[in-house]
Amino acid sequence: MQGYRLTPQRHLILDIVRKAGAHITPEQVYASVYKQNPAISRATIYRTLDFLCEMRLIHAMQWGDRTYYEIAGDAPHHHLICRQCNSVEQIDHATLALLIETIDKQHHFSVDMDHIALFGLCRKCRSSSGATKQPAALQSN
Amino acid sequence: MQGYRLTPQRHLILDIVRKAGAHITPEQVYASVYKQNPAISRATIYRTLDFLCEMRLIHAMQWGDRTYYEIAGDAPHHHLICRQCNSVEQIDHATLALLIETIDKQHHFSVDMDHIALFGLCRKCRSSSGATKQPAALQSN
DNA sequence: ATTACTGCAAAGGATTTGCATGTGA
DNA sequence: TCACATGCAAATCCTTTGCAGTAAT
Repeated sequence: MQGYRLTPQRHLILDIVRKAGAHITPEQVYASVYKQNPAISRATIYRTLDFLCEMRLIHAMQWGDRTYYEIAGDAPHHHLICRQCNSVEQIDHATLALLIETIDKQHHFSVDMDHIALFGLCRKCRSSSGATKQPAALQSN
Repeated sequence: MQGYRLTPQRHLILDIVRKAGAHITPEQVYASVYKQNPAISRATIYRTLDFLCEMRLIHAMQWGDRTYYEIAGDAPHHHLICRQCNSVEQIDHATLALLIETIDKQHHFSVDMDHIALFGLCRKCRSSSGATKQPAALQSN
């Protein structure tokens, strides 16, 4: 083993994940890649996404049964995702830090808080909600 | 439409999920079902699991990219799952309620707290950890 | 020159679906 | 009875892999 290589494919894929405002799926990455270079295969997308995760250049997270990626390196933050309108709100680390501490004290358990997504109802949907009881999920990587 | 039917398959599957101490996957359910009645198909497992979720008799949750089920109706509780030794600890609703309230006040966002799993390191693994940087996840339904 | 990386196509595993048959209410 | 459920097999969907060819360093 000599080291990792910076190929155009990796360059392009990293760029796409970076530019994606929100979280992006492998398939969405592929669609973007395809426009610029149809020769790049899905296998490369998946392998590169894995690779970039290992390199810690991007983060992976599971929502429901899909994997989403986003560029790494931002200040630690988490998400509040509305299960009704799918809006995404950011929430700073400090707020959740309280929870971490509490659990640490009570259970001597240190929660991984790299990146968490909390599902629920946002302000708007809360008032106009028909109370559709649906999944709340939280994932991270 | 006349109403739903209580078939032996549904009976059996519900029973298996109930008796499973921890969370159980469709495949595990199938294995259990198979022992008692090899004629029951996987399709039925999946369809019944979905059905039981809609009936709110069981809960579904995603861990990583797998779906787990558990019997519903217990007092609301959540889980602390060690990513090292896979031990599962229960955590009561009250602890997380604090977080809900905080987020409610700060963001006017009501988090779904039906059932949440927090990943991290348990007491034991914390001390003896080689700090394997790995996924933290939280899921619910 | 190495040997990591890629593309292709095929394999994989989990879950879903169409359709004819079976069965609970 | 007869609409809902089931079994079977094929189909999908997302993701991974083997292998031979390609290219970064």
